[in-house]
Amino acid sequence: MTDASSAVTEALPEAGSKRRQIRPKAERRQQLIDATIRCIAQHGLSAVTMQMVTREAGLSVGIANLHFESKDNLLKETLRFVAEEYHGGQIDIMEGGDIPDLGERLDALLDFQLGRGVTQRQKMSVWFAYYGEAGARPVYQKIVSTVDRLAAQKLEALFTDIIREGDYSGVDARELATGYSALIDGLHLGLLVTPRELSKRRARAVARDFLRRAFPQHIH
Amino acid sequence: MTDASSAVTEALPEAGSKRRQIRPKAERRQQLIDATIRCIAQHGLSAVTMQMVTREAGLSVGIANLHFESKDNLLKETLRFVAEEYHGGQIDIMEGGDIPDLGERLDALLDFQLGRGVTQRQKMSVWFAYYGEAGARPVYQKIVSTVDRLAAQKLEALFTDIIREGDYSGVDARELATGYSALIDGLHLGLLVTPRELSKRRARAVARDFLRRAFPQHIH
DNA sequence: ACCCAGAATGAATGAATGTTCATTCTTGAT
DNA sequence: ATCAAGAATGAACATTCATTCATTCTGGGT
Repeated sequence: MTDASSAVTEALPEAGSKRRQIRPKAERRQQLIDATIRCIAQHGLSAVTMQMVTREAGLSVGIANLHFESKDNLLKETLRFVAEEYHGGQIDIMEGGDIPDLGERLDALLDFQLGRGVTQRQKMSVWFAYYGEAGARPVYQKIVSTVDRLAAQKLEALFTDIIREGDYSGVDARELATGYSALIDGLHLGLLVTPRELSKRRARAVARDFLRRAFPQHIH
Repeated sequence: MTDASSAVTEALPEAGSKRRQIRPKAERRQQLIDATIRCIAQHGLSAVTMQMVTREAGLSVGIANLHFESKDNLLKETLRFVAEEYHGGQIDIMEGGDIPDLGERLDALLDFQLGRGVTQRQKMSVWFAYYGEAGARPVYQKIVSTVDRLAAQKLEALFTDIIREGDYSGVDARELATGYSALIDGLHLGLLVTPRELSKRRARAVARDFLRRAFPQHIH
């Protein structure tokens, strides 16, 4: 939803100030999660250390184990945050009380999925760093599965509505939703790994093309 | 192309035998790379240690630094192997002297990309483990980019031929190739992270659907 | 002005890991 | 049978990292 780093008034640490600040638990947690995201994006999940994260956050090492009980837990909570932020944003759009027109709602979804907020290297790096470990870590799999399933259901529902409205025949909402989700994931991957070959502009064109082919009356 | 583990006669280590074996350099390298793949799949890239890999290979710790100069290098070479294996297989099919019929060639490609060989958890885990680190490690990005670009060109060429043969209009080969590649990547991701939600059967149906919508005369 | 609950610190600790290298062993050539 | 080249070993070393906890500090309540 809202950008994580804007949640706190504090802003950048005032250069000279070494004065110890006491802040509520929730705020410190978020501060550490934000720092973790930046560290993962810059150094890779396997190179992240507690010292690195706490220094990035401008705090001492001990504090990480005070608010999260362990490094493992900090990483887990960071994944949960990123996953919920992404899927939450999608779901808000798809439920879409704001946007009555279904075609426009589709457009808004695409804008969100391939727009500035989500396709920052930071966010995508974190996303795929965890995917990479998911094969070996059931905890990660579970976190992602949970939010994923909900988003998939909403997308299928939206597609179902569109199919009914457009009277499209020979189209299966579920299958199409699976394909569209996979396509978006694949495009994110391309943007992350081969940004030279795939521009954001082209990624959007590709996704839009997929939707146009499926729902010609709704996307022009 | 051929499965990596079948390259060597040696087979599984004879249970009791502790006798030291001397083998040519190339063979030991492959043995270590295979072990690395298994370790990454089972424990995740960030948990892999040299001791773990060498034990998995049935060898001593020192040997890894004898044949690869460092852990970093072993991981790099492992990525290169997996990347070339996957893209090499694709390219062989797409160049396709074997299969003159373009529709059948497309089918063969899809079979390869979503067939038993590639969609093993082992291979997919490794694949995405590296993608996850790619954001922070230019070396990985370069390895993947290189093989990726070649495969993308071949795919675009194949699509161009199909478009010409089928006289399809309003279709851009390049854009379609980007979309198809992204779709396949996304499906692999789904198979890895949410195998409960996405079966191999359904993944194939989704990919086939994409192709059918684009080239109705070639895929039925 | 004083106090104290608990937030924050960071030096210390112990466990784990990558790398080295002196030594042992194997093999093919002589 | 002998030997040298070099493949293989694994104990030892230095480093790095997560975690702990005795201590310090802060700010709201009285």
